[in-house]
Amino acid sequence: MSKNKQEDVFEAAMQLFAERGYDGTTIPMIADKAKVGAGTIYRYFDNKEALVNSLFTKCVLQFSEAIRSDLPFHSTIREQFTHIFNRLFDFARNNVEAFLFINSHEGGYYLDDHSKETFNDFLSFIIGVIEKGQEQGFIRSLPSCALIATVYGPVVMLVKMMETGELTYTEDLLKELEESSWNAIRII
Amino acid sequence: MSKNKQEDVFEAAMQLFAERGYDGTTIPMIADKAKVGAGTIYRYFDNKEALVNSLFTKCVLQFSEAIRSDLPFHSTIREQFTHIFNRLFDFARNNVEAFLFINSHEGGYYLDDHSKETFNDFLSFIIGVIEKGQEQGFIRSLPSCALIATVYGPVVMLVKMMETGELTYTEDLLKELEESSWNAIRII
Amino acid sequence: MSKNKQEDVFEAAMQLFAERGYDGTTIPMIADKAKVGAGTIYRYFDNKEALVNSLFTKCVLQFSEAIRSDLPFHSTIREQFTHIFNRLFDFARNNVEAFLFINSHEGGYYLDDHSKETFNDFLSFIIGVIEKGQEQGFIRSLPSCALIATVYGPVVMLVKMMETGELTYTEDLLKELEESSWNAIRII
Amino acid sequence: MSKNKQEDVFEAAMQLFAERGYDGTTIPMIADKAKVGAGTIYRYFDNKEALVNSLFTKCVLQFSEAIRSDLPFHSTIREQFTHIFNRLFDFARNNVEAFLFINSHEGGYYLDDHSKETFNDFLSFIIGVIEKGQEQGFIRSLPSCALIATVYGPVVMLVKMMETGELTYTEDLLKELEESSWNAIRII
DNA sequence: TATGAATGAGAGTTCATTCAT
DNA sequence: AATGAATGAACTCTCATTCAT
Repeated sequence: MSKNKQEDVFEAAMQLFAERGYDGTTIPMIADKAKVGAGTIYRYFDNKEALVNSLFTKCVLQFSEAIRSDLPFHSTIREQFTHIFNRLFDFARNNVEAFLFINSHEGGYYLDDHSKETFNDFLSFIIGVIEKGQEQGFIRSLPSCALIATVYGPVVMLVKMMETGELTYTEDLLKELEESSWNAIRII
Repeated sequence: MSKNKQEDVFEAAMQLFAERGYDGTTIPMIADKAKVGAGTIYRYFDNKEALVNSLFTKCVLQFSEAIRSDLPFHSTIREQFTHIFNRLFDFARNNVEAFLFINSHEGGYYLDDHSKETFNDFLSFIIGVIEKGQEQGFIRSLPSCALIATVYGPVVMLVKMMETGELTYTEDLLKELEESSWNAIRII
Repeated sequence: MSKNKQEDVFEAAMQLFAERGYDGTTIPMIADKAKVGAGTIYRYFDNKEALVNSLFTKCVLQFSEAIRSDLPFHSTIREQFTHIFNRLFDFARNNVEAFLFINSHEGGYYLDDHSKETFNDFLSFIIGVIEKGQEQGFIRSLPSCALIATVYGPVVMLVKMMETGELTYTEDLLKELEESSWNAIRII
Repeated sequence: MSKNKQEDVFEAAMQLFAERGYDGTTIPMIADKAKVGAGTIYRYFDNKEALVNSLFTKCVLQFSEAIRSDLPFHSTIREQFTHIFNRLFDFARNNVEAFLFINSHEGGYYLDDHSKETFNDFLSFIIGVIEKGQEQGFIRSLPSCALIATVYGPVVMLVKMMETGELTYTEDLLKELEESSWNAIRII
């Protein structure tokens, strides 16, 4: 019984959207899970689409914040990569549903411009780091979105696998994966 | 006016499912796109769920066939990797919708046992190749599903990017990506 | 594999209508049972409604014929009653489906004027016999339709019971029932 | 604008089912007649089948209650018969739709076990009375279901006739019919 | 003549949304 | 502010009917 019903709705919606997708999730499902009346959801959100968008933006912002904070701007690219990679996993593991929700809903036809922009803002930051690395001659001269795909693509799949139990997280595994990812994008 | 209406339905359903997801796609949408009556779909499929499953299985089988055929069993692991990686991209580029459909629907709550099994059969083949590479000492000793994620995760994202126009395919790009992927999993 | 498809359709329709009612029976059900194509039914009948009406009329005519033939006009009323009562049961037992079909569809909103008329013609005959009996002072002076209900109502229920196995037919039972029915309408 | 929408739905459904049968009655028809939205029906009943069953059980229980209450257990069988016969007609005339609904839907393929049981419970009571009469030597030694058919069969038809206007109810008519029915089952 | 694939209107049902309480 | 009963548009699916073969 949380004090904040909006937060309960966000939490319930996020879990259901992550598991069943936007269209596979109904307002009654969300209301039940959040333990609020279906009508209550409409006090906080204009409609279902406003809810996903609001939730998406919120999640992306949290995600972005988690990745960007404390980035050691003056360290080497390699150290920055390690930082970001670890943050990525930290966030994904501590916020599995948010992470999966973001990735399964990014590109959805129901996302509005603000949602897309928020997501792109986040990407821009990552791209900035990558391009600095390329300028310094450490990172392969691939299009930056290709580099993002190279690093981020595996993370999405790996987190899903950890969620289903196919893969078990250990610190050693993380270290291996980080090295593997770095090898993928660095100039050898 | 194609001769095979079932094929028309498959094609329309695949495109719509890939774009809007299972629950976001309605039977009338599929019927319209396939230029058949809504009732006609039910001559070929028991219900919407049977349709996704049938389509999913068909796509996975085509995909599997495309990846597995002509694998040079007696070549080096490196050559086998190149072969599979190229086949992956060939298939994904020539069958964008099928590829995206498979990846966005794998794991869906509406998939039946047969669909899951068909998908797992395909994964088993890939895992076999990977493990052979590990035994020979060429590939990192990560869990095989982690290695799949490392190689396959980027491909999914890259193909999406090519589809949206964020990224343009060239043969050079493919070569770079293949090298990058290989670096990610090989022992350096 | 009968020679006459129309007859097959009639037979199948009668059984299904008797069991599931007009609206609970579909054309495909009838076609399947009659072992003909669904389209074939439309060679013989304009539409489903024409089929019930045609079937209803046919059944009522057969029924009527069975009851009316060989009526001993010059015997006593009592003997005429016995004759009719036995014929009623003979028909109902030899044509269970037809008998139940008639009784469950009489009054149906889909029956046209011709069907209703055919049924009323039959009733008129029975009423004629009854009124002669009343004139002769053997039968209670109730409205004739009430007398029909008194005799016919039980027969409908009894035949249903025999069909479900709740009641077993014997000649003795028939004799008892006949006497019972006669007692109900005669002047005591 | 009745207060109880469930009751409105029951009433509308009963009338329509009685007139057009289960399969001939659509949910929109019921909703229109009950002056509720089609969706509202599903707040009260899981589906159409649950609605008929619920309605059937309710009607049978009311019917049963009406017939059984105040039965003069210690009167003669003859008096008990009069009581029941009058109650039967009272109920049928005051609840024409309920009475016709029960009789036209008893035996329907859509009735569930609970509905059947409720109906059989009612029959058991009637059978009990009959058998007591037989033991006392007043009632013919016919199978009890045959006796029920003998008395009940006419009532069903008579009520239908009164509904269509073919027959007009009077107290005298009722007395005549009661005597007629008693003659049918008593030992003469 | 006979068929059954094809159709779309309309069935049963769900669900986003509203609104009286 | 919070609810959930009520709604009807839109969904999935069925079926009477047509028509090319």
